[in-house]
Amino acid sequence: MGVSKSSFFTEEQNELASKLKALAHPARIAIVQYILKQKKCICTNIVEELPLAQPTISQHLKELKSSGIIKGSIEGKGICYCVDEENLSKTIANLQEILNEMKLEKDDCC
Amino acid sequence: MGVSKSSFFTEEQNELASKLKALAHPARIAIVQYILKQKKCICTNIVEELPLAQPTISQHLKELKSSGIIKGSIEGKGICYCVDEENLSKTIANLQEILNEMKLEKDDCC
DNA sequence: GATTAATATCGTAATATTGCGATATAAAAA
DNA sequence: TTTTTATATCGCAATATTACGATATTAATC
Repeated sequence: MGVSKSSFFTEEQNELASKLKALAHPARIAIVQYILKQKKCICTNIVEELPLAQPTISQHLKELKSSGIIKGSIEGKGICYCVDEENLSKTIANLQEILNEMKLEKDDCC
Repeated sequence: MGVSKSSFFTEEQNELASKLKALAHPARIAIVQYILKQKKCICTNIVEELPLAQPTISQHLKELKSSGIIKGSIEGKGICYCVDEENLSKTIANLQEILNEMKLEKDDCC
């Protein structure tokens, strides 16, 4: 159906899946890297950095923003985007927790 | 087009995006959690654990396997799945690196 | 107020994902 | 060797994603 049965999973599982989904595209990873690379987060020129048309990048930015990975505020003529580092850190930590939580008394067989 | 222009991005960006994509679904997160929860990695009964039909779970397992997040070997009648913890750890580390790499002399404006 | 520049939205085409019933396969058990 | 059990694959329908041209919006600049 292309629609995931999110209601059957926990809030945490859905939340983490959604954040990872926002990051799960090379263009969006490149965008996050580019924004972080700028010392200040004045982030015009993303369009010139990537081999994608302006509407496509705008769409990727929207996805990153709506998932909370980045935030943007109006800055004169353009928009200033920053990575929400706290949010991204938390996502990474959540993923790491899954791995850590279960690591005790493992008996590898594969 | 629904097809990402992967050839324009770096190997690292494509690789990370692909791993994150494999994890970016609540059912697949639940599967990884369930496999890790078992002390031994004898992993039948996944079908009974999740509210999804057997072919659907088989498909999710295939995706996790082909991206290297889990590995499976034949174990009698069934199949024994394990999380490839090294691989998963590396994915998390790669994501963390992106965040760390750029953290020096930041000037937050958002 | 018209122009320019930066970004967003709309509409649409191509492709991918999700889910499952039906069916196939493969190994153990009877 | 038939049956049972566990898992995979096929085929399909519904929906989502990716990409972009055309166009709209918004704010600075002239």
